[in-house]
Amino acid sequence: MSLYSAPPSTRERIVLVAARLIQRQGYVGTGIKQIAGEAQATLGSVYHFFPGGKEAVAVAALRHAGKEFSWLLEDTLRGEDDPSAAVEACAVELARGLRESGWVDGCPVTAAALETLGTDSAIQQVCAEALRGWEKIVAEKLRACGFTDQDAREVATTVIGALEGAEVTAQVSRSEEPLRAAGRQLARLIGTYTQA
Amino acid sequence: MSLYSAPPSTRERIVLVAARLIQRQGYVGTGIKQIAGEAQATLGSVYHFFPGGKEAVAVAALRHAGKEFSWLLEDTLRGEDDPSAAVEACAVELARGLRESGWVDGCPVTAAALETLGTDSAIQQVCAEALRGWEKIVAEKLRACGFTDQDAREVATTVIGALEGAEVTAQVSRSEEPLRAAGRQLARLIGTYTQA
DNA sequence: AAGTTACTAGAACGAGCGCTCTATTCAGCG
DNA sequence: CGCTGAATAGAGCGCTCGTTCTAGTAACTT
Repeated sequence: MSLYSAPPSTRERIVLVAARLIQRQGYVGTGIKQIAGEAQATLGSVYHFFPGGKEAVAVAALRHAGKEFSWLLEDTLRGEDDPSAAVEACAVELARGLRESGWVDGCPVTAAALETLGTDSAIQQVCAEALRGWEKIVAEKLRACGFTDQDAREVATTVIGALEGAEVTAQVSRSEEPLRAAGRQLARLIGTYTQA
Repeated sequence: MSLYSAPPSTRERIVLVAARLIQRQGYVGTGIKQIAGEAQATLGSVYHFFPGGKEAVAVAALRHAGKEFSWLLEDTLRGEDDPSAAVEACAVELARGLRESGWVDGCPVTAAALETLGTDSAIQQVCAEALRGWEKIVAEKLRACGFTDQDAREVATTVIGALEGAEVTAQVSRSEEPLRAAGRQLARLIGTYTQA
């Protein structure tokens, strides 16, 4: 996280690798041994740093991924004054990242969240927290642009949901178009508030 | 499928159970033995009807689930003349189903699609087909309401994506609100086309 | 009635899972 | 130097996975 980044510690490597693998393969589809292998750590090290086992690793990984996405969101929203343009920029940014990863690196928490829905595991909670945080960031931006509290909240919920869904659609169809379309339409929707 | 429904055959039971389990637990998280058990079939029967193994079962199940959702979509859209009201009714309908299932029965293909993204398995293809089919249904409705071809397509893509994402958000937060909000905002968005 | 096909039934296999356990290495410190 | 605790290393446990295989049963054909 520091600009003058030291070589990541074993613990950090485990978290980073776990985040990427869960993002791509889901929670169930990712094995502890695979995480250890790709992080150049051994099984012993993983259980040393995360006595809680696989679930504890996943919680740390998802928390990290959630924060990372928050930063991306904040940076992109800060880059544009007009809220319509800002939200559309987010969609474009997501589309870029998706294409560059070969349509593999989508939303970091969706896959894990869906797999653990029935259970009331800690993973569920972390995913819910991440989603709430992202909504809050968008709502904050809208409020700063003159939206009422209620409008900001409802539109922010819609924006996060739409981006989430458009990203999945984009991944499945291997095309930027769903995200581009969502960006344009969300911009149009937000425009109906600012120009009214 | 018939109104005078005969007791479902073994093959039908396998497909129905597999569809529900994959919807709730994902592809990786659902075992062939679990499917056989809950469908009151034996392993031998499963492999008799689906020599292709687990993937073949999943393909059949996802195809069925995709069609079932298509019917729900068509019925709900047919129930309202105004396109805004029609799309909002879809969101309400999804919210109802979600709540009634204890926030467990979400989109039938999202989970499986996300898990198999890297691989170019047949499952991917079925999910992509389902999504395209749903978009087509929404686009058809919009075109029937006077939308141009291009507008209809772009808005339909956005609608399906937004509903998809809102459903995931609703599941994670165990609340109808994300879907309700998405429904209201999508209606507002569509209104900007019909009243222009 | 005999033969053939469609279906049911479940034991068994190798592989991989999450996790535990013991052994070893290594840095810091009195 | 010897002690100590953190970190590394990986063999092995019990279990479940998807799949295969061999039998047994039911139903239709001729």
